[in-house]
Amino acid sequence: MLEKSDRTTLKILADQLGFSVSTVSRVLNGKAANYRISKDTETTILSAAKELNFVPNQLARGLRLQKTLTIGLIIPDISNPFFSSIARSIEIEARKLNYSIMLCDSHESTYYEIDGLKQLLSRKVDGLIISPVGENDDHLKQIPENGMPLVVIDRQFPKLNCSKVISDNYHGAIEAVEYLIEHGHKKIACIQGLLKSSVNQDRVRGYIDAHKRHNIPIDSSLLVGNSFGEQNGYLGAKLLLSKTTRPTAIFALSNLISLGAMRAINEEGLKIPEDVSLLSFDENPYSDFLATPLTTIAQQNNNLGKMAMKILYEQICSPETYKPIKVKLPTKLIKRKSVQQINN
Amino acid sequence: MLEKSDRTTLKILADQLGFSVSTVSRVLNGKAANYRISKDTETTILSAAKELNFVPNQLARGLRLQKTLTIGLIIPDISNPFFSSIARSIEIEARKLNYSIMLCDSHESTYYEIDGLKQLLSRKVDGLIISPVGENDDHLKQIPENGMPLVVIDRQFPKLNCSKVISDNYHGAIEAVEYLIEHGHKKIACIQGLLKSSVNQDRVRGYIDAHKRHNIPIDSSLLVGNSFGEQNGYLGAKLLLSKTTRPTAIFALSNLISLGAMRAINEEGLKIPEDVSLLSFDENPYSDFLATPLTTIAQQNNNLGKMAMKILYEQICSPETYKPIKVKLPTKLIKRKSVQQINN
DNA sequence: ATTTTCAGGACAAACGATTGCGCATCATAA
DNA sequence: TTATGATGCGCAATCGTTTGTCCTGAAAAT
Repeated sequence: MLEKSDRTTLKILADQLGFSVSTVSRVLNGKAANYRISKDTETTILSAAKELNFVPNQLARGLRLQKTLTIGLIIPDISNPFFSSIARSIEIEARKLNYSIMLCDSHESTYYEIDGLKQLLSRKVDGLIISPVGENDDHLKQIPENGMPLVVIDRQFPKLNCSKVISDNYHGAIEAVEYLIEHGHKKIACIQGLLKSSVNQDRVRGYIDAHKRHNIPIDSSLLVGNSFGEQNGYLGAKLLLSKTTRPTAIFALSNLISLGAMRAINEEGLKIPEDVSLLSFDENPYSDFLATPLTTIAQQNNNLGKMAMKILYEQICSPETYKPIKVKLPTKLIKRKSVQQINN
Repeated sequence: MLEKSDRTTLKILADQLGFSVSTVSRVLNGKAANYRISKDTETTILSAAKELNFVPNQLARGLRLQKTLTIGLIIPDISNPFFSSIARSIEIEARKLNYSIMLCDSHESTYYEIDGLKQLLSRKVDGLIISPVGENDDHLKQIPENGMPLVVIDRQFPKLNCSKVISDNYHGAIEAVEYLIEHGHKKIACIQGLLKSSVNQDRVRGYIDAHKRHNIPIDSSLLVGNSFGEQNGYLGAKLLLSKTTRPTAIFALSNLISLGAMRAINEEGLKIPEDVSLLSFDENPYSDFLATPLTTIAQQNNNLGKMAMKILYEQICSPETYKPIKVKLPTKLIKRKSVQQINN
């Protein structure tokens, strides 16, 4: 009689069947034919493995094979819908490819990012998908240098030698601001996110270039903020709304920023879009249902995750021949009610 | 000269220093004193390890120590803000305790839940936090039976022999429905979630008991729906609103359900709360900013995650003496504008 | 001058899997 | 009868750590 247990190992299985560990291993890995193992033996082992609910120890397997079928994911804030939707699409794609995910939340802090990175490396993940905090990439450079497959998403560093999957933030911002300009706005404020991040820089560049294209002077006092969080949106909007001549429109560079801005606008007793127009980066499930349905620049969240995982997988499969690629996904302006046409 | 590499192992370190692997290992684990290793040797090894950027291989370590400092997390939908905020608080707490997290998204499907479970077990996680899909717990029973620490959150099974951290869904629902009743509502509809889940059953029980308490007959045609997703909210609301005598209030049993319901209400050209009141389980960052600020039953998401992780840790630390506990966190009614007082 | 004692560290097994070789056994051919 | 080749499977090393036990030389005790 076979003894059932959670801790069934190859050895236990082999002992109970009277075969050697190697034979059992070979059968279980579908290599019976290669090693001339008889059909009889094969079926015996296979059925016993099923009956005993044998599950190979992936630690041992990983140690021996030097691969873990695990990838590491580092993102700045899993509770942010933008990142959690990306995480989800990565998870789905990873599972299809038989990979599991180790998750680290960097809390928008490079310190935690570094710490998480260390954890993941010590656990010998086969590859990494990172949405970097974005201040600094010194700690990231060693990753490709050591041959560890890496795909960076959302935020990038120009000099980092790895694949990148990002949104076309520059053109997204251009489209957003031009839309505002077309609606007669000239005093367009921008509440920006983390200054050093590429996302922010690209969006701000779009903001500025759109002004230039239309020969609208830029009032640098209308460019405020320094973080993608809600607090910053709130503070930024407060600041903007307290100016003697208020901006007619606010361009919020993230979903959390616009949430904070809405709180401030509310508090000031102002109405969107009558008193101030609002246009925000990032589409949300609730954008349609807000007090004023929000006009947004939507990113392809699902595709961001899916492509990142696919690209990472390519690299894992053929590390030598692999060349880093960069994919830039277009954004889409979703028009709703938060931008008003104004007179000149 | 010491050679630097990403793949520094104990052996490499030992060879370069002229010590044995065991000595190096002991020093690095702070056991120098126990084995009478000289201060000199200790500092030499320590500084070399730092210089070579030695990071122990956690696979090997896990194999030897039979513990991985990793916990598995299975949740139904990481892109749902409710779960992603829980995931975040778990991550934070886990990191404090020096644990990493393997994430599985079950996509609200028991099939994927089982698959994820298998992956996590094969990777030898030290413990599991699961928010079960909730249809069935056959696959979960084996976990505590095999001595694997397990904490279940949000959704529970009465007969499952493990710790549980849940919200007080019953009283939450009671409070919600009584609030509606106090506002004069008698025709209160309820769009429910996954029928078999404990969360749903507790909330529905609260819904029913609140009616009984106030001697209000229950119209079973007002109890619709069968999933926590948005589609179900939309469909449920459509159905309810098409009735010849519409309900005056809708109690949505999840954030996604209320989102769907709002879409339906919108589509029907109705206003909240003038035409129909809406009260929803789950607080959201955007609840305040909706067309009609939403009255909600807030759960303690952060505490759910934090406590789950703490309890799991307790069990991991002392598996023998450990007794499963159940914590039930109170909910809180957050009053906004989506419930209207009506005349009788 | 022996025997103890202790500092300082090395050896080797073990964790659970994979895999290059090698070793029987048996039938067939020379 | 003896090579010759299939056939069918086991041995043992290996991945990188940890840890119980053992070894060596020198100082201290007798």
